[in-house]
Amino acid sequence: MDKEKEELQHKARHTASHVLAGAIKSLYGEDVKFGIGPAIEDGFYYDFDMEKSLTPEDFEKIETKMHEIINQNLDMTKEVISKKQALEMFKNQPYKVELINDLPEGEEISIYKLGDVFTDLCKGPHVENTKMLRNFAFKINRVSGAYWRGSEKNKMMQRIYVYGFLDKQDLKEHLALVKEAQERDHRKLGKDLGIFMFSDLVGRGLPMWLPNGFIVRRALSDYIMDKEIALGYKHVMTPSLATVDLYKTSGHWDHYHEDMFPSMKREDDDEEYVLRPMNCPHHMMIYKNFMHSYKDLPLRIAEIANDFRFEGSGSLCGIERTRAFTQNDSHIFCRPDQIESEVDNVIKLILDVYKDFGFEKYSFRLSLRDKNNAEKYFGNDELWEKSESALRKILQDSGAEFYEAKGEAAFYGPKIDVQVRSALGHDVTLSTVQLDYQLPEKFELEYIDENNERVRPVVIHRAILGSLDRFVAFLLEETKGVLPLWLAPVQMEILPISDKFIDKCKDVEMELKKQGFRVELDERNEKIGYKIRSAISQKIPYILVMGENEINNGTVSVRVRGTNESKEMKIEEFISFAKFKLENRE
RNA sequence: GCUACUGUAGCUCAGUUGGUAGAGCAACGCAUUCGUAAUGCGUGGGUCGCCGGUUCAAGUCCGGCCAGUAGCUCCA
Repeated sequence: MDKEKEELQHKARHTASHVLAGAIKSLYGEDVKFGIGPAIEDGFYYDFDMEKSLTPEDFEKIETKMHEIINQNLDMTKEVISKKQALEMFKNQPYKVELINDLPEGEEISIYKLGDVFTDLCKGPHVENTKMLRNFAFKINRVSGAYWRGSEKNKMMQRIYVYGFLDKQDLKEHLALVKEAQERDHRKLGKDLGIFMFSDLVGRGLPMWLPNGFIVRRALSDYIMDKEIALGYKHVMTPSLATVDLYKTSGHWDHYHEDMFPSMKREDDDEEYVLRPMNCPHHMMIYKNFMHSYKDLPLRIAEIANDFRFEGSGSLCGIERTRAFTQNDSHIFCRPDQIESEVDNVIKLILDVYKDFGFEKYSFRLSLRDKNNAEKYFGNDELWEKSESALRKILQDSGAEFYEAKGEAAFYGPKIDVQVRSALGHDVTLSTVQLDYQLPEKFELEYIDENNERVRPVVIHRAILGSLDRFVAFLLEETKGVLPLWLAPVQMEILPISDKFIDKCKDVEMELKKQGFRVELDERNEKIGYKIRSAISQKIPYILVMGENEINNGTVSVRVRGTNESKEMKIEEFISFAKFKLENRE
């Protein structure tokens, strides 16, 4: 879309949000309190504070009213007024009054009048007349709660989200896109493919991995551990539990307490324990267990580790966001002069891994602290400045495109996060690299430098697959459940034409198993078309049909996933074909 | 955690104004022995999320809890 059209669309959406507010005002009366109503990526929203709870049944009525307003060809007229006038004009609108009072002194206060239907405090811009919205295509998407000014301390208002596009075709395409995204929701695919399940009795947010899911997880952890070993990482294994004192030492107890499961203590014991929310403190202790020379650094400690976080009940989402998850974690202990090359190596590893999986849509985010919220972080300004600019420089030098986000840093240091978008449109972190001068201080980590002096190392926290759980969620959505051969829970399934051939099929099954393939035999007494259909719905890479011909010829008829023709191959030929595909991670 | 909505068989869902549950698919059994996206017939399976209330009678109405969904807040 060209820039001009984009600007026009933005204006149209913004104006349409005023039309929505006007519709709500005329339908639900004068006592509605209005919040804000900006244009967003796929349309616009408006926040209302009103008695009645809006439900989808009200949408049609609201849309009809909006069309009525648009069809009146109303002018959008801008007026500049004084603060005093503004306060008088919006005296019955507490949210507007708050906004007016927060405007910096001297700033121009403008209002927009939508005919005499609705007048709003707004800095624009808008289309000049609702005539220009005649072809504007919109559809109310949903209504949900949203805190006034995004703070949970404030009242929750009702937010109406509307899809809005300049023409009908764009809206239609967008709706199709939304529908398609719902189809590849990992929760649906995970259920259909037998990857994971939840149980109320086990507890919310606690995923249980089914046999198919376990295969995927194991393949992924083998994959990443092999890469790490080749890059000089050392794997360790530490308990999912530790004393509260460990987290008091690390500072997590002060800064992260709210997100942890409550601690536990026995009557007959002095120690208080917690489930760990992260692995850093354990790895710090491993580092501390030995004396280190500058020559031994960097030391890269890695672990496939289970962590537990008490995520808000409303933020849980399948295996994208859970309360028990497995991190592909590592802590790199290095000298200050090694930071750049170590972080750079991590970024290279991330790019390498994403390439292996064919991920293309992701973005690097430089996550910085929010200086206005200093109590959320610890450590001094100087160190923060130093580490933030160090990460920025590394990103710039790497040539990767990135954006900066204030307030996204960890409490102990800035991060480089790799953000992806889930099928549902959630912006989530897949990989992360974090620079940390604080934990070495807290744990008094040391190494001996070339002058025989004790010096603090720097710690780089990093996760490549992030959490295996979230990674699988993203992988399922990206692949639509069509997992590559090396990850497919069932790589091939043998379908006998009739059960006369089952014994022969079992021999072939044994042979393929012996070769290390994950193969299954469909022994059900069904017609071949039925079994094919069933194997396709399970997204099995190779369907091997065996009947009289194949048995006589020592062959299998191979039907490759995604195609609808089959090819007869000698069994040995198929084995080397499949092995080749496996080696190439196809 | 907050606001709203939802909760019926393994899955997808139907169940009129309250009268004590139904379909398709799946599973299982029998028949069929079949050549690349659904063979036929039959069987089993549900304290309608849980607890309480109203009523002669509750899947249906009311209340509370639990869980799910969407968004907000928070975040790997």
